[in-house]
Parts: sequence; C-alpha cells; structure tokens
Amino acid sequence: MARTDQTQAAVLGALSVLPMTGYALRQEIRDTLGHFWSESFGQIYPALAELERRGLVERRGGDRTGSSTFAITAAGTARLRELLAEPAQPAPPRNPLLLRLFFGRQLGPDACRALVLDARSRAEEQLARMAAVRREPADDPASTADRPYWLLTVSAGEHAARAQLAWADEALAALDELRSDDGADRPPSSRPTPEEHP
Amino acid sequence: MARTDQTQAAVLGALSVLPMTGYALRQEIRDTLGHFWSESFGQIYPALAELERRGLVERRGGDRTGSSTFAITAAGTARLRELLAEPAQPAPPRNPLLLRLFFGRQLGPDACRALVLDARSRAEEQLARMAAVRREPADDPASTADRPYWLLTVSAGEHAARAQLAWADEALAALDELRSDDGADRPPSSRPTPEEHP
DNA sequence: CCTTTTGCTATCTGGCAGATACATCTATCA
DNA sequence: TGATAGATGTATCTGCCAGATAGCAAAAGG
Repeated sequence: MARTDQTQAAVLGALSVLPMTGYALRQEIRDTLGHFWSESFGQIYPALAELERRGLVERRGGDRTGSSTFAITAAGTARLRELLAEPAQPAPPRNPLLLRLFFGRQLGPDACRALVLDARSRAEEQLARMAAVRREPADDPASTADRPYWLLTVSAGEHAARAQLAWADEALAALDELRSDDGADRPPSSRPTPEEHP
Repeated sequence: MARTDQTQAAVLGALSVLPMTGYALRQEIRDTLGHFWSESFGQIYPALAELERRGLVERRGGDRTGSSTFAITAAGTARLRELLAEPAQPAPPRNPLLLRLFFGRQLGPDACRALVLDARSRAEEQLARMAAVRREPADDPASTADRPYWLLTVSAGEHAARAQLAWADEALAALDELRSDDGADRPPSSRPTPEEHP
C-alpha cells in the first residue's frame, strides 16, 4: 500500500464489520476511526464504484438513485487482508502548529502562547473523547473479538494526547520565560521585529 | 492559511533565515524541519516562481539555467507574518499503522506485533535525532534568537516519540495476551478467520 | 400543499507527494 | 587529457486526496 489504495483498505475494513451505504460509511469512519483516520465523499464514492467493478464489494438495494447498501464479498475480505499486510508507510509529516512555532520569532511570544493554548485544549478534548470510547460497553457480541484491537488505537490516542498536554505546559513555561526576557528590553506591547538581511 | 499556501509559508520562513537556492531549500527543510514538515520539488519550484511574480522573493544570480539564489523581500517578510498569524488548521489524520491495528483481527496478533515493533524502532530513531539536534551548538549568532523557538519543536518531537515508545510497549504486552488466548483455542500457526456476513 | 431539513449521491478544483528527466558542475581515477 | 561518477540544480507529470459544491429524494412540519 505504497501510499495508494489507502481509501480502499479503510472502506473494505469498515464494510468487514457491517454492510453500509456510502453515507453511513462516511459517518462510521468519522465517528469510529476519527481520531486516526478520515475519508471524504470525494474518495468514498469512486472507491465504492471501483470496488464493485472488481467484485470486492456487492451492491444491495436499488442500484438507481436512493439508498443502496454495500457489503463486502469473500474476494473483498481476501483483498482487505492483502492490503493490511502491506507495510505501513508513515505519511510525510506536516504539522502547521510546529511550523508556526519554529518561525515563532516572527510572531512573538504572545501569539505563540495562544497557538499552544489552542493545541492544549484540543488535546484535552481528544482525551475526553477517548475516555468516552472506553466507557462504551461491548454490547455487540460481533464486536467483542475486534475490541482488543480497537483499544490499541484508543490507547495510542491517549498516549499522544497526554504527551501533547505535557509538551504544551512545558512550552507555555518556556514562552513565559521568553516574554519576560523581552520585557527587560522593550515595552511588552511592542512586537519584536527581527532584522532583515537584504 | 486554510490548508492552502502552506508551502509558501514554509518557503518564506526558510528564506527568512537565509537566502538559498531551490535545491538548498529542499535540503534545509528536510534536515531542519524534517521531524514536523516536508516539501517536495514539485511544490518548491512553482512556489518560488509564484513568490517571485508577487515580489515577495527576489532572484539573485543567473536567471538562466544554473544556480540562482532566492532572498526574501520586505514584502515577503510581511506576508510571512500574515501567513503565520492565520489559525493552525490541523490536517485530517491519516495513520496507516493504527488503521492496520484497528482491523488487526484480520491480520492476527503476530503480524500486529511486527507492525508495532517497527513503529517502536522508528520512535527510537526519532528520539536519537532529537538528542543530536539538542547537542548542536548555537554557534551561529544570527540563529540564537530563533533557537528557543526551535527548541519548542524539538521538545514536541521528543514528547511524541516517548509517548509512542510507551504506547508500543503497552501494545506489545496486550498483543502477547491476545496470542496466548488464541493459543488455547487453536494451533498458533493458523491465522484467525473471522466469519463473514453475506 | 408547500417549505425546510436531513439523508444520500456525485462531481470539480486545486494542493500536494513522488517519480522522472535532464542539465551542470565538481572530483577522482585512468 | 579524458572519462566516469556523483553531487548539485531546475523542472514537469501523474495521480491521490480534501473540501467545496450541487443535485436529489424522503421526511417533517407547518
């Protein structure tokens, strides 16, 4: 899965749990895989069409406009295992928050503080979401076999969120330090304007 | 910066530290911003052309083939501040490792273990890279003012890597548990084949 | 009966990564 | 000198993908 067919794997995986319409697929992916995966309609519908064409997925219900449910086929399950077995290539990183902080001197400590505080509250929200998922009972007997694996991803989300919180507090302290250093030089309201090199 | 112009911000930011050629830009972004950002040539060159067209960047040296160095202009610095000030929209998550673990029952505990071990070693490498960056002396006097901000991103990388390590160890233990549970039911070499729902 | 809302399907634009191609400039050995 | 290789440097093309947009149908509600 060299950075391609990722959508197909996610769609097949979701359908391996339960047959769904394209719309429900999107809801399910957003709600259940939301903390580590996302898909857009622009990806899901072409993927479903392609999967149907290749016999990996079967369309139930009206094939004309209206709700039609898709179910995974035996060939689809085999294909899913194939896709999951391919090495997990980490996507090239792109963290807009860290980009801003890296060039933070252009913004000044106060604006950076606001950015970090924002990230901090997002991490707290994620931690709360993970706790809510943990509290959900494993009522569906079909999902009990999957649950231990799901909990692995929940745990990953928790570790990441807690790390983000710890980092944010550390960063806030460091930014306060910077701010008071600046304050010794010039009035605190003025934004630092670094020199050019033309 | 609603998920657009991200490349321009990164390019302007890099040029705000030092004038460079497109090639050096790519090297610098890979080496210095590598743990939280990436750019490809296919983005950098069009971005430079567009920035030059808008007068935010200035081409020094031969404008025909060969090395031409780009420097940020005053307007470019202003534009950089503008871009950095826009809210940091987190990109939609896409974690191929967690996708595989979520549907891990299709793979079996052993394959999942291998995936987690791989991620663990990548986290260890990142931790070592961050330690190396910290050891680098702040010899360049022009960069001393930027350094506290850079260290914020290094710290973020360290926290994330350590969290990944802790999670990996926890996950490995959980997967071992799963493996021994399975072993009670069926021979350990057979892959679990979950039921379909056709 | 009309209007709004929600469920659902689909398309289009543009950002972006990765592969590829090619040209120039060293450097090292023949 | 010449040749080969490797680093430097510029550029384009393909295809994945997110997000915006738009068109319907059925239900709800007035």
